[in-house]
Amino acid sequence: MSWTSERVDLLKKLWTDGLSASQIAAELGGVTRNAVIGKVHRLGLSGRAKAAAPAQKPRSKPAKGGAEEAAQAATQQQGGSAPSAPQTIGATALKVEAAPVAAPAPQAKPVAELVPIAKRATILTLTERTCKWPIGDPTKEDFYFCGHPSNPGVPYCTYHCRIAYQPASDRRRDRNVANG
DNA sequence: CCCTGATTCGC
DNA sequence: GCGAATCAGG
Repeated sequence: MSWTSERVDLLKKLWTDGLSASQIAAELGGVTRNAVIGKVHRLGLSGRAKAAAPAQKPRSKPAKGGAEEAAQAATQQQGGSAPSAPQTIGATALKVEAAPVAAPAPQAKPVAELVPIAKRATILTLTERTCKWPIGDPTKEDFYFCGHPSNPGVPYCTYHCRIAYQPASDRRRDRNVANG
């Protein structure tokens, strides 16, 4: 993937909107957050909300040992022509958007209060390790995803995994156990 | 641990 | 110019 003018425009827009580099990378696809940050710097867009750049220590060389060279070699092979990157954010999000909406909306209700606003996820901020439990009406504006941390590859946080993967009877029993 | 942006430097 | 590796921090 190269930085076409379209992609640069989108980068500028999203960066200005305050999205994080990793979020922008996921949105663009085919680039890492490092690439995004590097581009942001080259474009001179950095220092979004920072007033002053407090002159960090110049690192002459991060060298540590021979292992580093091997790591770099491997890196370059990967970068050569491997679009098989894990950038499946969009697909994953869309999938889960359709699935659980039908069933669990009522049970998610009390959870809304448990999810701090800052942690709430939009479809753009979901990653492989954020909880994709939908909260609210997907047709309304206040719809969002749980966004709590989840294990990599697991669509929900532990709390929502319980709801999603246990039969209703088990859940009821669990509550009784917890209460008594 | 998760994440964030910043920097260096080989390519 | 690009971006992985790394640093520094929340």
